[in-house]
Amino acid sequence: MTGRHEAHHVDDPVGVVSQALATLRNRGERVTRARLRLLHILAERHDHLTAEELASLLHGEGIHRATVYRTLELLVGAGTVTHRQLPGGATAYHIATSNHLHGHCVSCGGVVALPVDTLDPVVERLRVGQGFEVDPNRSSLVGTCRDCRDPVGGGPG
Amino acid sequence: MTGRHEAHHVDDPVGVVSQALATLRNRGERVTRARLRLLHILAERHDHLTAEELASLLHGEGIHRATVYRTLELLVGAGTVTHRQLPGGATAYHIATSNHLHGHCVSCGGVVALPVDTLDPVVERLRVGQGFEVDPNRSSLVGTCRDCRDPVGGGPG
DNA sequence: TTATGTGCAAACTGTTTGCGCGAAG
DNA sequence: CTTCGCGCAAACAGTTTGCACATAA
Repeated sequence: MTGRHEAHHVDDPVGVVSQALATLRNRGERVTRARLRLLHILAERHDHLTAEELASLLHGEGIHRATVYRTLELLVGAGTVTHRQLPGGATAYHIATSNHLHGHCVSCGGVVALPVDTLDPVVERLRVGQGFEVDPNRSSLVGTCRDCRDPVGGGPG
Repeated sequence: MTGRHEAHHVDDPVGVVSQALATLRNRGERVTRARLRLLHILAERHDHLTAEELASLLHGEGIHRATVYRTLELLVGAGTVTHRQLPGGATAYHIATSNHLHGHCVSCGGVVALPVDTLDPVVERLRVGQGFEVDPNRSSLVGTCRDCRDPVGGGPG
């Protein structure tokens, strides 16, 4: 087994992008090179990419920082992309496909995917107990990831 | 039941501050007016206050922005204060007393206190299943609070 | 063609830093 | 007295915005 970080399996990049494009069309938005590229990158790399990371990736393709920010905002508004604040002040974005929960490692700063159903019992409990309706998709659990807890990598064998 | 938003009961502001001061002394840090004031404010107001809010509160007392940021950083380092990123990019701080979990309401933007043991089952499950050690104190659940789900406040009224 | 998106540069918010004086120890 | 913390102002990172030109529809 590959074990470690196999986490993010992308459901279907092409389908995801098409879906997103349909949404844009639906909202009367134009399909431009910048939007296409951004969507492709986000659909293929399931990690959390910061706006600045995306900007510098796209800079080489002649797409301007400001455009990246504006497009990201647009995509978030369209619901095809989600965002969250990273410790440090930057904003990270990822495609709004496959529901999963995120874990932020305080040690390495990384983001790991956690099973989306992890919070299910909590969701119910908080809804009935506190009247608070949790949205796992937007929530983050903060802690220490496996690699940082066990740097050597494998314990038994 | 008094119900609604009694949430944050402060454990003991004076004790909390004394404790924090002891920690500072212990670390060879000096006790200054800025640190004292910051600690007092954070101990008494259990909400999340942003650095800028704290800065403007203390500005009237002749304490400079930069000092607030530096002091906050120091207190976080000493473990007497915790921080988290707010949607929008700012950082919110609160005293590191009474463990509780936070819920961010996407509707009103507020922060509500949730029972700290809410995540207990999740913590265990993630530790054994994913190797991820969750720290509820630093984690946030995002969703919709009671008041925003039920604005009128009481159904048959 | 027409309306919208983009590049550019400058404004802005939130945060950090070098420097010299003042205060805690 | 000595060392550390503070005020100040300027630097910084990340993000937003007004304007004129390019481009999708």
